[in-house]
Amino acid sequence: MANNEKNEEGKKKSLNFIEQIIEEDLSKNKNGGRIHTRFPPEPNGFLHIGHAKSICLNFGLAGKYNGKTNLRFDDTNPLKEEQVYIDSIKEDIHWLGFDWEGREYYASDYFERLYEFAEKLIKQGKAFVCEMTPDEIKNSRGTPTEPGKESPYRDRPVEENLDLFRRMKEGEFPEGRYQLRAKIDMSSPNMHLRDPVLYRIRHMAHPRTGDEWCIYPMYDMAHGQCDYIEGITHSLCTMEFEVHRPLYDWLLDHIAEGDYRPRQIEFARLNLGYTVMSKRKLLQLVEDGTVDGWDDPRMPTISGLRRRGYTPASIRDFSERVGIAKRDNIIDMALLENSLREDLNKKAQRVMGVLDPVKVVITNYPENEEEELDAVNNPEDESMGKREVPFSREIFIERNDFMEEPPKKFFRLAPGREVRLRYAYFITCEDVVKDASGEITEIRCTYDPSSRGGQSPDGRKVKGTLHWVSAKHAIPVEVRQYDRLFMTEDPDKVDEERKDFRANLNPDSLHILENCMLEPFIKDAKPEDKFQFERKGYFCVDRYCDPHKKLVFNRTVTLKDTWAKIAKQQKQQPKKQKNKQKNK
RNA sequence: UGCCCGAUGGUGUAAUGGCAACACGUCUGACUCUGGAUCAGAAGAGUUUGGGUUCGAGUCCCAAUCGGGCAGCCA
Repeated sequence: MANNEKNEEGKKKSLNFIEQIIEEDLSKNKNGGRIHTRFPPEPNGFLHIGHAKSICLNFGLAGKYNGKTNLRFDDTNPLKEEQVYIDSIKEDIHWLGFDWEGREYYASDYFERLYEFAEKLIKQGKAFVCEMTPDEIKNSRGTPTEPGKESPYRDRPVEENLDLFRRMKEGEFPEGRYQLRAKIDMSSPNMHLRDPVLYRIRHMAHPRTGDEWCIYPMYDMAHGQCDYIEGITHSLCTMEFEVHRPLYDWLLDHIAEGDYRPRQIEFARLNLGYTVMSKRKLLQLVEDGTVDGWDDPRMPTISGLRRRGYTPASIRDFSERVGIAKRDNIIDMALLENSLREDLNKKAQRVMGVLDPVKVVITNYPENEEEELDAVNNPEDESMGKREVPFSREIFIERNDFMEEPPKKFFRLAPGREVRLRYAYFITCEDVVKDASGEITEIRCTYDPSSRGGQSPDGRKVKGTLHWVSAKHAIPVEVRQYDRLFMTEDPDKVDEERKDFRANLNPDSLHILENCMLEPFIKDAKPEDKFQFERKGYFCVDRYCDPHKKLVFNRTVTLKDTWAKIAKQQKQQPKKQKNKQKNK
């Protein structure tokens, strides 16, 4: 045992670049050896899988290095921020399995301190009150290749700046009349150093501070300073903030006292194939009704994944597997699904459910008889026990589990062929009944009574095993089958033909099946309960479904389907043969 | 003809100057009362390109190319 543990430790996983920085800082006893991270969402939308990566990173690092993680809402722009988002963000983080241990902070908690910091900058001659219009500022900023021009108000005396800034705070001026700007370098090649705006006037009630303030700090003025106030040591953000880092450091160098400094480190945001990740675009889909809200099961939001049936453990595992680096990436959905299946396979209760039912009559089974058969709840976990499944003369099987003219390698039911009904009997197809349009309405079979439980005493084998539901006992439910939201791997990639990312939407991302039949075991299912429908996939009871009415299931993910792959290949085969013949 | 960041199998991540590794995906095969799971195996990159330093470079240096970011009183 001890050896094994040693070996496990010996296989130490390599560190990602942030862990390397942290361990280096630790070895130098920087900031007294403290590790303190933060997760800083702006409450202007729901969290998505990309945020999940960041949450797992920040909380994970703190866990690993015996540190702490704060939750901090970056609520400096009352124009876009709302309480509903704050509530959803907190719920999502908890659901994911992380806890900020009461350290729930808001940038708005620090408005007073931030104001003092701003005055400090003014007194040092490092900030000035500017009265250019937005257009004037824009025009004087220059371009990435040309330097900007200095504001005519740049050399306003300190006392005047202080007076004006105080009066801005007192609400003496209309929006846009004045703004506080840092005095850095209008010819800097870094646009963010060209006298960036630090404070703007906004006569607008804030969700938390109400009418107390009418000036609000900009992101750069707030973020690093909040990190500093909270004692954050490693401030992790995505790559687009890299160019802000010189400003982050500049502000702190003029504001902070002592040796302690938070350090900003950037990493690449996560991108998933066949979906979009920007909050703006997700909001658009919500607002134009493309999806059924932020938590639509097709959305890459945490609440969407939750409603779809994803587990917190699977998302955490995924976040671990995608790794941390600085390069752009588009991660294959298959990786997410792999984490999911791995988790669900171990945990999910198995159940039999027929999604597209066709009736099978077992002609030699007594008319009014029925019986209970033993079924395993989860072959991966014996402790989950067994259940009884009712069997009778008429059952449903999956329509596509039968073919009148079966192609090669089709192991399921066909005329004259014998298959196993899972946990029940061997049956042999004797006849097929069709309606006027040629659709199969009934399959007539005989069963072998000696094969009860699923094995024949003579030891003969069958190639296929089908799931089934006793017609008389079946519980009808609705099943919503989801597919990828977009048809292209990178929906953001648009051209003249597809000007908007929504042109890449998948028109068949939702397919509703109204008439699915489940075994009676399902009758006590509650919202968010998860099941494996054997041979079909993982399904969960919709979060908002009323279990006293018809149950609604969301298909979380299919099982890996080898037959689907074979069938696809066979579909392509005939073409090849035709071509060959042509060539001859 | 600005500044910053990046470039390693199909995808993602490692290799920290010394045999390019792991995961997902793909393909075989075994096993199987889920065409699932599991197990065994295989294919697949010589690290964007060109120079340089070095006994030795994916790793260090220079240049080019390509991709991304930066010109909100958004974050």
